[in-house]
Amino acid sequence: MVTIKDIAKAAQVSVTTVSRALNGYDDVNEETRKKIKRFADQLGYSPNMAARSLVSKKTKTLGLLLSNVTRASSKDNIAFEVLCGMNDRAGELDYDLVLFSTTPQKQKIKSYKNLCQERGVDGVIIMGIRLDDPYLEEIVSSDIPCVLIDIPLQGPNVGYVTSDNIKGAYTAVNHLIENGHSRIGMINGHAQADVSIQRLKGYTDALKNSGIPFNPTRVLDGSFSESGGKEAMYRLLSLHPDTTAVFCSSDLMALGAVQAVKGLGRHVPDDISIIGFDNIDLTAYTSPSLTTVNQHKYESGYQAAQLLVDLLEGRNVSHHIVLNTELVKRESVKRLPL
Amino acid sequence: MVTIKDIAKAAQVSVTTVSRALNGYDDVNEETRKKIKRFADQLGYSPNMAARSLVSKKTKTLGLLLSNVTRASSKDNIAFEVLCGMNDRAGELDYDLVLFSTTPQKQKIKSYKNLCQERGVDGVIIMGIRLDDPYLEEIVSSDIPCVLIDIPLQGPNVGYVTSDNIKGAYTAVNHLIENGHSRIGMINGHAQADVSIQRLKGYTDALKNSGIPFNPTRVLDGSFSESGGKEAMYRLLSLHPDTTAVFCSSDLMALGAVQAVKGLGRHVPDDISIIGFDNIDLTAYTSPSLTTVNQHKYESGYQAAQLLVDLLEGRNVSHHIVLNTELVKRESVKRLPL
DNA sequence: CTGTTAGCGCGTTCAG
DNA sequence: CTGAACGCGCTAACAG
Repeated sequence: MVTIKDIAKAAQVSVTTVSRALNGYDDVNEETRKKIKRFADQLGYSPNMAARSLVSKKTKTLGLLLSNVTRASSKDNIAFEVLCGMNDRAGELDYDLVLFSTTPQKQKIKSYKNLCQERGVDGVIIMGIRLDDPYLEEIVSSDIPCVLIDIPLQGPNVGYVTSDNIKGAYTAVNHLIENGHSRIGMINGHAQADVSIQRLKGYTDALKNSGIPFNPTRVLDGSFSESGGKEAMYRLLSLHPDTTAVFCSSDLMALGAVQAVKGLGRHVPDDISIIGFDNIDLTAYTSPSLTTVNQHKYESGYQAAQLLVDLLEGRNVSHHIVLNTELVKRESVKRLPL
Repeated sequence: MVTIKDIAKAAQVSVTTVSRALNGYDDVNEETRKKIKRFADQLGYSPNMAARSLVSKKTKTLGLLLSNVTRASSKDNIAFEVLCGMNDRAGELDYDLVLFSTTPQKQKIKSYKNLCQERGVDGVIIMGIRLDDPYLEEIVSSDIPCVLIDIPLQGPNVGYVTSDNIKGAYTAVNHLIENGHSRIGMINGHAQADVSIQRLKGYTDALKNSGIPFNPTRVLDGSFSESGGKEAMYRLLSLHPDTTAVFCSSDLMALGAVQAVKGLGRHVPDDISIIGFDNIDLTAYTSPSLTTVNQHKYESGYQAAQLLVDLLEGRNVSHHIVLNTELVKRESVKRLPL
């Protein structure tokens, strides 16, 4: 390994001069800088981040804490798209991303703060965490800059990126209403997800706006999974056989719901209209293809990385970013005949 | 930040003792160790990796270099599944993963070796890189331990993980032959992918084994993309209108091929049988659902992480791992009537 | 414009 | 069993 010391020796200057020359300080003769740079190249020098961060207290790395990077989450590759966005922006801003692999077991041993400190990340992006996760309170109270995805927390060092879930859900449900539906069920995720809370509000708002009474028993949780959605749909239809349309809080659950309908020998959208949320790639390929609400997954990762770096570098920006959603009309919704 | 110095002060011992106590050396009194550990916990101590790796030359981090973590690669979320496997295994082995975001532009500036040295990763996993990538030769000549995915290179510090592509392709093509097909086309990826070379061999082997002459003009490249597959299919069918079945080197290309068939007003599998490779999630949901060759994506990531750590820790293991593949029969292949 | 000195937090000799 | 001293590679005062 070649160090600045080696360069100093070769260039016949002190290590300090080398350091300053390479870091673009202006109090160094252009001649010597040239010389030093030449030697650095020649020797194949690359700075040692460990040493640098030991003194500068900065590592130029962002931690990524996602609780659901597991085998299970592959179909819904939302996390991946978000990751791509983050990775791209982080790269552009000259930061690297380190993945924290945390399991619930490990969480018990190691505190969030310890995790970050050990790895010496400058800040953290957190995704896929539940509202009741024990880490959450540590995060806000800690002084480590942090950006949350889909969890609305703010603080001097905390920001978040999310989609406009209320409006998205509202638009979706309203689309059903406009198509003549009024007995509309909802399959939500679970109580410990902010998006579930938001999307439920969009659902009730849309009903209210059209004068349709809100019946809580028409709303079931499907825990964001395909099988959960399927099961919820069975329950929903046995509880409310008059249901003509269902809004699902995720595409995966919507897919499960479609399966349930098929399992009952009925048909989407002829018998039941279904609308999802997320616009995952799958939805365009299923039959019927799924009407859904598009979320800008890549963009949210991109913005999260940007926001975190803004926080890190002390820029005065808004600590919360809300991304638009759009209704994507496909085949799973049908106008109800009068 | 609390350091061993603080603990030393609190526990009334020297930093050396603290260091040894915390690192499990046996030449320290159990009493004092207890005391030191208590103080460490109490003060919320966490070791500083930068300082530690500065002296130990180890970072307990694995670099991950993937050239296609971009917006485009989301449908085929193979990379993501592999990533999950790596992340899981790395976590179990107490290593962290850092993502190198490399763009072709950056590659020109920074050499592979520099990239790794700067980040001070102990080793690297490389995926999605082309055979003609300039980094490749640097990698083998470098002394940084490295595991490649789907590129068969070996060396004292280099290993690889791949699937049994020849057998996979052979099985697929043989399946077509067993279903009465003999005029079988192939849509391959591109010349700079080892899997393309392997899968082509599986294709020709299968033909040869059944006494079917190999016609190179029946093999076209689709560059592993959906649109590329579509285009290749159009060309293939205009070049060889007698084609009754096509083996595709990736599911994405197969999906594109299906679209091309539909675009010609024809039908899969009635008019043309199609078989893919990878078994991506999409394939189960399309209509017709796609017959394909399953690859163990998660497993390959898992094994790659394991192999790299084995390399790192000097274990004497085989430097190449070949994973099985299996034919997954679905709806896109039909027996040819006599 | 440049060099000397000090110290970041930790592991590791070598003496007690 | 424990401590003092050194150095990893680098940046940051402080002097010249």
